[in-house]
Amino acid sequence: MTVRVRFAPSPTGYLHVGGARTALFNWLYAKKTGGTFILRIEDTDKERSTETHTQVILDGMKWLGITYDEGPYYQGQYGRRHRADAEALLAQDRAYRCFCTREELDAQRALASKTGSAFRYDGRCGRRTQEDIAAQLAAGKEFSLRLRMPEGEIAWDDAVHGRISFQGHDLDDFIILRSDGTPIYNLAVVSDDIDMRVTHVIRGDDHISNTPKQIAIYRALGKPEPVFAHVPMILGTDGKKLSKRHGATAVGDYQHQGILPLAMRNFLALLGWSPGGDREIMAEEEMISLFSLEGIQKKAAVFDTTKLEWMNGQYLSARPAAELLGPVQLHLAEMGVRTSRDLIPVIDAVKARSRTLVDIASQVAVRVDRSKIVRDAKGEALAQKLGASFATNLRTAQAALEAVEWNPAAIEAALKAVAAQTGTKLGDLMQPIRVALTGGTVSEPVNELLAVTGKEESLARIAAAAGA
RNA sequence: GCCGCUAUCGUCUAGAGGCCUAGGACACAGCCCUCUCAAGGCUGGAACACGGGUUCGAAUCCCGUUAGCGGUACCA
Repeated sequence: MTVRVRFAPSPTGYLHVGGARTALFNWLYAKKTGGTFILRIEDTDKERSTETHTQVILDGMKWLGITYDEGPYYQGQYGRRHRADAEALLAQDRAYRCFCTREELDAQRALASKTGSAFRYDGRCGRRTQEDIAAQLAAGKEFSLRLRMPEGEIAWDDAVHGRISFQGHDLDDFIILRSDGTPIYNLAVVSDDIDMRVTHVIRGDDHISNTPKQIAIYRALGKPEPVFAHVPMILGTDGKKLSKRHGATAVGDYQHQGILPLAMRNFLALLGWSPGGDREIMAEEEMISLFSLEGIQKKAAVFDTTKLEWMNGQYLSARPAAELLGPVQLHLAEMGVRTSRDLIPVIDAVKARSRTLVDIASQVAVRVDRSKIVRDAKGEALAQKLGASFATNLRTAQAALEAVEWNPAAIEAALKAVAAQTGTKLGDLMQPIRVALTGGTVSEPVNELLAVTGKEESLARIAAAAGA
């Protein structure tokens, strides 16, 4: 049997990191098993679903490199099949017409909460006689369809949790088809998963309590159930479900913050899954070959942005500058930096000490655009501390640099020589140059900084700082 | 309330009865390297929620308690 999995987001919001990870696990499993990964947009909630959100989800998946083999299917287009399935259930008396109005239901619910007991629909409409039903119909009363929930145990062997068991009598006869003929989520999902021949349902933990209901539908329909794998939730740093107030939760936010898709994907894979042992930074092929449902954690995981940024820094250092050029240019454009210079060497000089593309862009900006130099607190403090020697040392350096061949090795030799000759501490010579060129006290080695900035520009910046 | 799920350093996790005086990573502290900052190397502090069993032996199995989370809609 070939594996068929699906990711089924509803386009009622952005692509959340939790959703992205669910998609990733499905994708990984499909790749691992040579199966098919289906994308299905669950847009049955017409009120809240938008095309914009659909597009954002598609873009997010594309950015992360999570490709699908089938779809996107739009659930809203299968209303006829959903209804047919519900009516088949009605015909076999596995479902029945419920004539209760919302008001009646609300009243029952209110009563239940007053007495402190759990509300479960009491199944009163399931006990109506044929005559009664005919009379209701003749009176033109609206009805929804409810599934007859069987008594007894409903259990399954969850691929991540092991055996999970519910009792039929704890569940009620839930609605599968609204009075307007549209399906309720649990019916639509089962109907679609059967139709699309889905073999493994890999989804969030929050669906565990839907699963027995869905299994009841599979059984009523006489269809075999797929394998279920419920992956744990992703939490914020306070241990609560990840939400807006924790800051960035949409994958688009991280793209904007300068996170690399490969780093994001690697990080997400490790949230709730472990290949065992000490593997952390993994190439795609490795991730796929190591992936297994059994390796998925049962416990919810906290989303730790700091570690994401560390990992991003690792990826930034490892990727060739040419690959970073495009995204860096995007960020530069946002910062209003335009330059005709070849940025590859600049990016190379700077990427090792960056954690995000935004970091790289701002460092590049200072190196190519003099107007971006703003002396920061530490740069200012250094100038204060050195007093007159700040300018003196700069002039010394400038003089030594005038005649030097402009490459890192020659520059370094010249600077070290002049420091030795004049008895200046190397740091007292180098740091003012750094401040002159970047405004701050942090950068790549000064010789490389000078090389990458260019002779003419470097000397101009030094002169300006020495004169100031 | 009821139903379900979960429980190893602050965080992500390794661990599938003896290999564990519990390993790695992020973060933190210190040292080394060094023109600064990263990176890298070394070192350090830091966890098996609690209580009962089972067993010669339990982080690992069972039961209970506690806590957290999820669900409890004619939402998905």
